Amino acid sequence: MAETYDFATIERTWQERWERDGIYRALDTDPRPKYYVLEMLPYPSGDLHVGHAKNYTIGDAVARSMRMLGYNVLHPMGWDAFGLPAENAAIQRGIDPASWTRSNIANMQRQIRLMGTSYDWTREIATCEPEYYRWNQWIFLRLYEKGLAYKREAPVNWCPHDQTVLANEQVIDGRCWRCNNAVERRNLSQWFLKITAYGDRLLSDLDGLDGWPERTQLMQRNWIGRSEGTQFAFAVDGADAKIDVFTTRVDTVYGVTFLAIAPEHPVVATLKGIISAKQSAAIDAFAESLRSKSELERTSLLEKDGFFTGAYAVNPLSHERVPIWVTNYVLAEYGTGAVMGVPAHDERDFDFAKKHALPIAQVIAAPGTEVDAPLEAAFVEDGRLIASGDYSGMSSERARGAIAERLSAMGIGGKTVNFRFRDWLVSRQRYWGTPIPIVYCDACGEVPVPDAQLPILLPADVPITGEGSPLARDAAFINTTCPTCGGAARRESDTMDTFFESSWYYLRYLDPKNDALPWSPERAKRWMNVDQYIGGAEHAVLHLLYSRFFYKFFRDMGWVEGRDEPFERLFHQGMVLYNGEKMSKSRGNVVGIDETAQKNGVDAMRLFLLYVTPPEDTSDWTDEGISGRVRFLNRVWRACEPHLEKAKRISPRELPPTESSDEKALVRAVHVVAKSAIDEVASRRFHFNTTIAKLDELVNAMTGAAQKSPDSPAYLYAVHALPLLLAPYAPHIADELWSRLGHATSVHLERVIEPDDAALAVDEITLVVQVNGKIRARIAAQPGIAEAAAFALAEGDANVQAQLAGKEIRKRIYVPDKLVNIVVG
RNA sequence: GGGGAAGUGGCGGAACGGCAGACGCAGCCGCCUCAAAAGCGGCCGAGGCAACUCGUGUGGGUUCGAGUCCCACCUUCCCUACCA
Repeated sequence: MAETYDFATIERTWQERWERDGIYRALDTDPRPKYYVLEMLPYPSGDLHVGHAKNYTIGDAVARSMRMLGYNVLHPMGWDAFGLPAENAAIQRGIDPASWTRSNIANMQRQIRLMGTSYDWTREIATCEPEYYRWNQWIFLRLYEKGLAYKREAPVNWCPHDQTVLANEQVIDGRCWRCNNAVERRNLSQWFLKITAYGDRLLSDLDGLDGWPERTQLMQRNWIGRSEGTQFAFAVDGADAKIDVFTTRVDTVYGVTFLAIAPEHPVVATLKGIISAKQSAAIDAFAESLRSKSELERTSLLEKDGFFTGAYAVNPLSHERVPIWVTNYVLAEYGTGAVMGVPAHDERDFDFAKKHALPIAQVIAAPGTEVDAPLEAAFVEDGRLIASGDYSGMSSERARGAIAERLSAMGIGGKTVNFRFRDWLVSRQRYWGTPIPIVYCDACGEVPVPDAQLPILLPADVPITGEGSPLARDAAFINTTCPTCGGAARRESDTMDTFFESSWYYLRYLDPKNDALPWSPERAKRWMNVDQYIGGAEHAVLHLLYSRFFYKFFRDMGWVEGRDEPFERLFHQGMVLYNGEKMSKSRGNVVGIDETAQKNGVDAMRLFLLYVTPPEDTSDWTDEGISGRVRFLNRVWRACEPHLEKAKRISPRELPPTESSDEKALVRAVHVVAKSAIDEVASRRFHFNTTIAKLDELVNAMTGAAQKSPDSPAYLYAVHALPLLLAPYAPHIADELWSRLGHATSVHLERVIEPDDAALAVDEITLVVQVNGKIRARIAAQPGIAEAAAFALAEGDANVQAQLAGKEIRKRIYVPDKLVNIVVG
């Protein structure tokens, strides 16, 4: 009787052996072609569930498959260890963020090992360790030197709950991405990274990212939001001031009937000098009514509103005087914060003009129409210019060029490009992050910390209350001496956005112990780019955009070579539900790794996660579903275990002799799996669900054969081949069987079974016979049957003859080894 | 308002433009058993006694042939939302 499959012991044993033997180490000197597969760096939140397991299982199946295909696979793991939850634990439970984080890392590392993943742990990193964040500071200083890191006052997103500023990318529907509270606008002096300087490259290089999901490329495109237009100045009547506007429709410039500016626009201060005190006060009140509102409330005010300043601007081309309005629909941070109001040709301006009874001047006519009646709605299409001075009669397209040239000649503007995205706000008023390496000196001003003084260590034992910036209150940290003059100085108390760390960690894995540089260029040349990146679609903009920006900067600095995109191919895994519901602690429906490993075994868990849906789809964890995979592994065990001794004599590398069609089918089933496994990684489709379905078919065939001819070479061949086929998906049982088959080294160091055409060939095909596209017969035939013979066979069939009777054959379609279609009239 | 993706049995899903529903889950029947569990074998889209007919959200189109390609619509999900 077959010994039962003791997954608990087997899984533990093999995990220990893999660790001991270091079989997943990626050596820098290995001559084989490299393959860098990476899963997004996890945040060490504490406990893993099967949703996390899906991500790592996909990556691990890819890593193991590529290893068995002969690649030198780099598959590292580490921890995105700075961030708010650690501080929240400190606030709520008085735990030191560092110890909280490190104990979470220890637990998650144990759980990730428990999943049987093939990581090279010698390259592990944690971003909260000084050996890592020192290089954050170093990279920040290089950005600073290039003018790509700068501090300025700007209206920024402020989360009142987390007591910190947020990047635009971290504001989701007007709410904080972390705590979901409504975000406010505040004018604060903050550190920014000049990501907009890379706008054009970030946009155009998306074209080359063929291995990225279309959707993600599109989201980045939309987020970057490049638009070409014209920027030019309106003079303020009666004051020495001008107001720059940006427009994509400079062809409508003769239709300007007002100027709309954001309440925060700096020109407001100047205007106050030429308008009455009463109006000034009213503008302030209006601006204040907006400022006190959260971003969420403000953007949900669909009604356009505004306030006439009492001042006028002069249209540089028509010389008309137009009123200047402060409005709620012009964004201070986009373009110039001022818009030329053309109600006839812009929907928003039209709404605004209607509400405030401003004139509507039509200057574009639809081709072939005359203008008579007043517009019912804004006409936003291109057309022919009317009432536009010298430009009347021109097409919109031509006029845009001509007018831009004119403005340029006048020295007041010209063509320009605007991006929708803004510079990346990277400073945070929080404790648990990388200190920004800047010192403020009364004599020397803003002074970058010299490299030799890095790292600026994050002090321990800082009280964390949730009120204000903890570092700002820590005198021992703040007070320092100026690196330039040696006088008393203060340190920057802000820390970096944690996305800073995660924008370059994939390079640190290449050279994790380097204490002279964040990584050596030779290592980068050896391993970059990341061949396959795997992670959630929620990072489609944030992390992936920042990483692309950093990598382009690194490329410009000469620290990396080749293509200036870090991630060659990208795969987003789908999430995991439990019985159709999202897993969450509050619902109490989280399926944990530890309990699953104990109850079902991790091989079963891995198989289920890969099998239940294609990996990019949402999958539903069910107790019945996982039982199915447990059953499968038991079937594998029963099919192999009693026959291992005999199977030792049969090489899995040589096709066995076959005596019956069943035996031939069994050998074929082996090669069907082998082919599917290779196809799924070669195509980067990673639909291992189809490969595992074919494994099921193989094991079903073996179960049948075990009853009839368990001693046949074909059967024993299947027994010996099965561990090689299972290895990427169920690595423990695979190695156990492999070792019991008499092998001294791990199955994971073996090559795949190359699919063999002879083994894949079938003895007989089913020829499908269609008449006018409808199936009328299925006839068994020889593979490779000649066209004429196929039709002879088809037309000899009684059923087919009945369909053909009395009709003329018009056309014969032949699909070799598959189908004939006889078209009759 | 704008953009994108997807609709296949009771369920998850298979299917280079060529036999729709592989494989699994659930269910049903049988064998084994004193019995149950496990295991093993079989059935499992709809209608029809049958030959056969119908069937991949709806309606068109391309094609010898469409779940697959094109157009329109419906539904669902996702992203984005005054970006001048």
